[in-house]
Amino acid sequence: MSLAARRARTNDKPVPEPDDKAGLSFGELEHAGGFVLRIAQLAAFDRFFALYPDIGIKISEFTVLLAVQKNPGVRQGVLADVLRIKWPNMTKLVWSLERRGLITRHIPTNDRRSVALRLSSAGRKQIERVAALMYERDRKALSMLNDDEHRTLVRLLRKVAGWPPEGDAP
Amino acid sequence: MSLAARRARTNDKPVPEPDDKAGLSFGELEHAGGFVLRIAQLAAFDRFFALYPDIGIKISEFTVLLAVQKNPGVRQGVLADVLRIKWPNMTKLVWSLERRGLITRHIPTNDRRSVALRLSSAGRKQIERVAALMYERDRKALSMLNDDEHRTLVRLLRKVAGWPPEGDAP
DNA sequence: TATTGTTATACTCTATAACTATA
DNA sequence: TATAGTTATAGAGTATAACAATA
Repeated sequence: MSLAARRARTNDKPVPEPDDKAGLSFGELEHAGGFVLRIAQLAAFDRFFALYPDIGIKISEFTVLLAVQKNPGVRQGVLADVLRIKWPNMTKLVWSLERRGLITRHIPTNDRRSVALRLSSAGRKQIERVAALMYERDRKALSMLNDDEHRTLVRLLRKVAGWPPEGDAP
Repeated sequence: MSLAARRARTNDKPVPEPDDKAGLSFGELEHAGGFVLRIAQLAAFDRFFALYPDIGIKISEFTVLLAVQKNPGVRQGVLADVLRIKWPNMTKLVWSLERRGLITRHIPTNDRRSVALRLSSAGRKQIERVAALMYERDRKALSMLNDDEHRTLVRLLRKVAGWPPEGDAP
C-alpha cells in the first residue's frame, strides 16, 4: 500500500515543514501573539513526537521527575501550580510515579497536611536514561532557529510565562 | 466567605504574575524551547480566559470563522491541516457553526467530494461583534512585552510554526 | 477558618478506525 | 487506487465539587 493511501486512511499527516500555511491568510490574527503561540506550540510538539519511539515516560512525568530532582522535598501542590497542573491531576501523576518506584512521598512532621517528594534511585536512573534524549528532541523540534534566535525566543517566552529573566546556567 | 477560601475549594488560582516560579529550578529544562513554549502558552491562555465573560464563541470557532472570511470558499480539510485540527473534529466544528447559521457549506461542481466554506451574513456580524474583543484580550494576555518584543516573538513563533516570514499587514 | 491534598466524576479535546462518495 | 469528508468511538487531558486531615 502506498504511503499516501495509508495517510489518507489514518489522517496521519507528515510533520508540516515551512510554508504549510497552504496560502491561507488570517489577517490580523497572524499577529496575535496567543494565536501564533498556540500554532507554534502544536507544531513543535508534533515534531517532538514524530521523533518519539515511546521511551516509557510522558513529557509531563519527565518534567515532574526532573523538578523533584532539582528541588528535593518539594511539595506537590507547589509543583502543580508552577507547572499549571491542577491538584487532583497532580495527585494521579504523582501516584503513578510512586507506583513505578520513581519517586517517594514523605509527610513532613512540621506540616502533616503536605506531601514532600523525593527521587528514588530508580527515578535518578530514569532521568539519566532519558534526559539527553528529551533535550535532543526538543532541540530538533526547534531546529529551524539558530542559537541566537533560540535564546531570544526562550527569553521572551519566560517573560510571557511570568518567570524571572534568568534560569539556572545550562 | 473569603476569596482565599473559595480559591482553596475550587482551586481557582489567580493568573500567575511574574516570578510565580515559586523559587523552583528546572535546570536545563528551563532552556528547552518546547518546555518554555508550553508553559508560556498556558500562561497566556490563562490570562486570556481570565478576561473572558463568555462571549458565546470559542477561540477555535472564531479562528475558523475568521479564516473563512479571509479565504472565502476554502476547503475545510485545508483549514483543518493548517490549524492542526483533525478532520473528524473539524467536521463537528463546521457542523456546529453551520447549525448556528454562521457559515454555509457548498459542494463545488468541479470536485464534488470537497466542501467549500463561506461566511453567512450572521457570521460576518458575529466577527464584527467579537473581533475587537478577541484582539484586545490577546494583547492583554501578552501585555508584559513591549511592541518590539511582541514583534520579535511573533516572528520567531511563525518560524517555529513553519509559516512564511511575513503575514498580511495588520 | 484556611490550607494541603484526595476522591469521584464530568467535560472538553484530541485521536483512530472504518466508512461513503467522488476523482 | 487515491482523495475529501463523515461517523462512531476511544482516549487523554483537564476541570469541578465535595471531602478529610491538618494548621
